[in-house]
Amino acid sequence: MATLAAPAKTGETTRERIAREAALLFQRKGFHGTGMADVLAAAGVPKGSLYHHFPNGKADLALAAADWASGSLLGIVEDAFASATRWDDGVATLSHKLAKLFEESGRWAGCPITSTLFTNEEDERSRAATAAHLDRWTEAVARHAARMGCDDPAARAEGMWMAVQGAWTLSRVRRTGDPLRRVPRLLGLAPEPR
Amino acid sequence: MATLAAPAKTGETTRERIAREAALLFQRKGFHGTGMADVLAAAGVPKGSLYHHFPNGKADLALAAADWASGSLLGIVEDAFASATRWDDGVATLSHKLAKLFEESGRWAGCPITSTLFTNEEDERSRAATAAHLDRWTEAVARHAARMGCDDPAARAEGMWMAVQGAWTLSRVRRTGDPLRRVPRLLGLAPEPR
DNA sequence: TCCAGGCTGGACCGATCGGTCCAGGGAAGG
DNA sequence: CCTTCCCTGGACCGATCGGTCCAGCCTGGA
Repeated sequence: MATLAAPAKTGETTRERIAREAALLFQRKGFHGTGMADVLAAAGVPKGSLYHHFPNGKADLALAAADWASGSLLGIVEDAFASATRWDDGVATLSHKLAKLFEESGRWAGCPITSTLFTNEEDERSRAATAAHLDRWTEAVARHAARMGCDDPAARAEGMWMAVQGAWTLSRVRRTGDPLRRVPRLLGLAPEPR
Repeated sequence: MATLAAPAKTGETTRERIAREAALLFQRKGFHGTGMADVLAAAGVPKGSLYHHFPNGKADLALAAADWASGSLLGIVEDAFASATRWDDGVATLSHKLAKLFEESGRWAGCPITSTLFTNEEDERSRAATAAHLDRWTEAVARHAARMGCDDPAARAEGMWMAVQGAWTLSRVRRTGDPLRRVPRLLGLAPEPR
């Protein structure tokens, strides 16, 4: 292969690069707000290449982008909770981490998968994918909650994500990461990691 | 005037009807996902008419639609809190009301103004409008919180909206109003209105 | 009665949308 | 060295996008 624009930079395939760039664009501008031309330009790839890797076009691309973004977020979650020994610490660490990322990325990017898949109106396929990703995150957090001896870890995890989703929305509206940092307080937890 | 398609039904002006229909469409399909043709069809109005009332086209329309939706939601909020004598009751009543509305409207419609204005990427005008609407709702709720003797009513109101926004998102993902009904529990309040 | 102007109806426009198609480049395998 | 095939590059397409323009209707005021 070997094209221009850093394809084999880290062994990253063209397909991965397209998915990643698409994910970042969808997150910023939404699904309908992002044109294929935007993705092409960001990934530095011609049309034929994109449609080779994603034969069903934009719909495929949305799912792949959501996959990428979901995995990325899952990594952040695991990072935050891995070193935590108490539930409060895990939630606080994650909240602050998300707030920081939000601010570093221009204080506009929302939840990666709701941004990507939700503007895609009543398409059941992408809605189901969204639910699956959210379940994965919830399970991951619930596992940590259980490890730390929380009662009803599933409910804890679900509640945390509800708060995070709300905070993400408010953070975008206010253009500040503060609502995300207020997640622990909303849940009645210690606001800072110990 | 007098056109077809229920213009003077309730003394409603053409402009109002367009704004309302646009609001409902934006809420369901997002800003970029809704075409002017959709709005035209829903409102039963020709192009010339729409552009007479909204000279700046879609951008104007988004702001007007958000106004309409914001006022509508504010009415729901006032309704829910008007008869409440305790904070818990107000929040529970509102949560259940929103859950019911969500389910009745096809379990898809999210927050009316974030749906409308957020897909509109980094446009500062609409972001500011979103913030203003949210402030209005927060103030209204804070007023009730103060009336009921809550400490720090502003923080209470802000927290409630954070939870509601998160619940709205989760309700859409799961296609059930349950997350909205779980808002009081998330906030550590009585889950049912007394 | 007639005039003026707000509003409607719809033809029309260029730009951009997502998507198709195929010629050819280039590495891998024989 | 030659064949094979995956992938690239980009020309091209019809549909749809948001938006413009203007003729004419209808109403309220003089």
